[in-house]
Amino acid sequence: METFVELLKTHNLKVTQQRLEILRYVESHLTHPTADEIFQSLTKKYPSLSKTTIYNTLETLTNAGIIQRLTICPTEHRYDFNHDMHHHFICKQCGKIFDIHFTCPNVETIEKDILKDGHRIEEVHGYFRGKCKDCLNKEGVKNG
Amino acid sequence: METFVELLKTHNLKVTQQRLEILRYVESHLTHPTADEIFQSLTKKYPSLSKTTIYNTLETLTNAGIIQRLTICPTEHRYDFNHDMHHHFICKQCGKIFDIHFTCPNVETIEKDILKDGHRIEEVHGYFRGKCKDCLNKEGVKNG
DNA sequence: TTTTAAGTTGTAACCATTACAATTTAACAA
DNA sequence: TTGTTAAATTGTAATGGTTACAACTTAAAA
Ligand SMILES: [Mn+2]
Ligand SMILES: [Mn+2]
Ligand SMILES: [Zn+2]
Ligand SMILES: [Zn+2]
Repeated sequence: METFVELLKTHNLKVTQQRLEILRYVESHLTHPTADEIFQSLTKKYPSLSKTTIYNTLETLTNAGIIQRLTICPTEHRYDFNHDMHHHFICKQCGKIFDIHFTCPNVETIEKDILKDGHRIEEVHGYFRGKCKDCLNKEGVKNG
Repeated sequence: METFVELLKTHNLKVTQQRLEILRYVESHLTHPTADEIFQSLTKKYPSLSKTTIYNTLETLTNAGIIQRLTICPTEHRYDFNHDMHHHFICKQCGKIFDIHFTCPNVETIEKDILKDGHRIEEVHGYFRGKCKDCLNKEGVKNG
């Protein structure tokens, strides 16, 4: 049985074509896509697919912990099939998001600090903003 | 001369009553307020103040590096007079944001990693999501 | 005091997201 | 296989934070 079918069943979610397609898309596109990007791509193959379904499904998958919602862009949500703790780099110019393959060894220390305050941590997010390699290179060409 | 007057002049920004009021508000409210919260408060004393001015001013102050924009809430921007690098804890239930007084000693290590990739870092953001002390207590009362 | 570039204001538009009601369907049981 | 039903999907309308824009006002330099 397809992995995603099992994955949905494991989480007591009904298996639908729409959910499978969205899962496949998010898993195979490591660009942290937006709901609209997913929609624009899938609507070609599945013209009846509704954007509301994209939103509903992303919400459902996020709540199930299957995917991760990134709230780090100013105007839109982005989604990540990789829900392990990892950091991101966002380019202020082109908006692209890169994974930072670095596991912060201080998370535990910070978490202890926060727990001392009495709060309960459920998610850890870290990101950096700046100008990406590609944009810096393009600029370099422009400016000599 | 008032500190904020000097601050604006230092950044070659015209000194206006609106900017001073917004600066005073953000400096004295450590709650990471939204544009609307600032507007709702100031409009009482200054009924002619426009919400557009709030947005314009927050943008200007952010670009000048005087305040910090937090892009960590799903539906709105929040602003922080403290633009030093520090982490935040956001309660999923009540939405309150707490400062985490912890300077991550690994930022430099990560930055070196990112620089190796060719990107240029300009901002560092870290935050945690979960349930805050107050909400946990309220829940505790409810559930016995 | 005069000048003007910059800031402020109110209104309209934008756009990602959500609400809602009608329709369809996955999953279960007979 | 068929019938049942709760859940999912769909299209449309509404929401709400934010931005665009043009007229008006003003801080600050000459
Ligand atoms: Mn990622
Ligand atoms: Mn803060
Ligand atoms: Zn870039
Ligand atoms: Zn709370």
